[in-house]
Amino acid sequence: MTIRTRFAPSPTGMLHIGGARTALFSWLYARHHGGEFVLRIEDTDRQRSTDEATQVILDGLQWLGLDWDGEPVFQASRQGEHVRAAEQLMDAGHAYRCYCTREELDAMREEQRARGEKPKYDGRCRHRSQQSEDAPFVVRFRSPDTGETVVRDMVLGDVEFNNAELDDLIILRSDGSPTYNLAVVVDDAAMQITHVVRGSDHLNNTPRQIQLYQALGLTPPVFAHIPLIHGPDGAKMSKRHGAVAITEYRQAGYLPQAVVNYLARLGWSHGDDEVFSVQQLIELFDLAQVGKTAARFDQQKLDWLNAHYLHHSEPAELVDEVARLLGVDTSNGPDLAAVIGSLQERSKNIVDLAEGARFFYIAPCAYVEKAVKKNFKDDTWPLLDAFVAAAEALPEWSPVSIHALISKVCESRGVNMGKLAQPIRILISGGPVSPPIDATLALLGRDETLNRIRDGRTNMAV
RNA sequence: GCUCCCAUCGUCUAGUGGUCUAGGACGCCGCCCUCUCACGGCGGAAACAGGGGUUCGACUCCCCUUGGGAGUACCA
Repeated sequence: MTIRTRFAPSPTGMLHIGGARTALFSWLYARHHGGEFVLRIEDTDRQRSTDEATQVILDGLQWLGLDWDGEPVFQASRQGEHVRAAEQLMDAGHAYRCYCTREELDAMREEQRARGEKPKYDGRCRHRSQQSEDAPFVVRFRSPDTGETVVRDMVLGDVEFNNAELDDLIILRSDGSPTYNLAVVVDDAAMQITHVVRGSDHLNNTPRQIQLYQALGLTPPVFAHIPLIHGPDGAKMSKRHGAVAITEYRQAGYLPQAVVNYLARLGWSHGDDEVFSVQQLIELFDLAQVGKTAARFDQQKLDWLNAHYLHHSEPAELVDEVARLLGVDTSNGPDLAAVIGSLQERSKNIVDLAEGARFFYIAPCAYVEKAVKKNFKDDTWPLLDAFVAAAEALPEWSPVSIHALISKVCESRGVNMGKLAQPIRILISGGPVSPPIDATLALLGRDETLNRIRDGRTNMAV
């Protein structure tokens, strides 16, 4: 049997890191087994679903490289199937109309809570006599009162639920639209999903869904409830707790393979290994190796992995993204790939890289005050003048010759390289940080270098 | 409150009864390298939540406590 997994986000909020990991695990499992991975947008809540959220989901998955098979299925378009299933359930006596009003239900729950009971529907409409035809109603699933339902979970093992704990859930709203539990079951069955990989926040729904499968005469898929990702404070990922749309990571300069690698290691491991290519992930990933404990989101480790991938990238691969985030015209300056090559090992993300590259294309108009104070002494300008004079006469402008030149000037004056390198660095970049001075000057070019040093004298005098 | 899940360094984790004086990684501290910032190299501090069992022997199995999390909607 072909393995088929799905990712079924609801477009009511942004796709964040937790949802992305669920998608990743689901995708990896399918790809590992040579199966299929499909996408279903759960938009049955028409009020709260938005096109923007759908777009973020699609963009996010694409950016991460999680490709899906076939076209995405929009759940709302399958309402006919859902209603048919509900009717089938009613015909078989597994579902019934409930005419309770919201006020009635609220009052009931309030009483139960006051008595210290678990709030749940008491089934009062199971045998309620005929109502007038035009009274609004919902359809409820008739849940068994006795026995137990066991969820066989690939991550958690067997989890038993007492059926008495489960109340009669609504499967069709009063407007005739299906609710989540009915729609997932009908659609997962119709789409022939073999393995349902989802967050463990869905574990409590699972016994009800299993009952629905049984009542509809369907075979339940295999379930795998993966632990949730918590924010840095240990609470559930939410908008208030560091949950940002996955697409924001791109804007913040993260590489998709770093995010994928980080996410994979949150809950899954393979011995002591830390760095995995997507290919290796597909080869090695197994739901059986997924742990049961919730993980906290650790930005620093993501940063480390991102830096790792950044340092091991070919500059050419980075050019487009750096140019996009840099947002300045680079056509009249040094080759961007070469600039990236000089910068990548000292950057931890693309934003860093782009900022570090900026001065190669735009001359500084101000200098970091603290750095000036620290590096400009009485003997600094004479030293710079000596450097400029020698630089003008230098036959070849290359890292090696520049290095030799700086070193020679410093030696003749009996000072170490920092005495000259730092002032030059400040004058050409505006601050005390840049790639090695020889490489930087070579990239910038002789004319631009000397112009910036000369301009520096006037700028600083002001 | 009730139901369900979880519990190894600060964080992510290895560990599936003896090989554990518990391993790796991030972060942190120190040293080296050095023209700045980084990279890199070397070294260091740092954990089995507590209590009962089971066993010749528990980080590993069972129970309780404690702690954390999720659910408890005409959301998904």
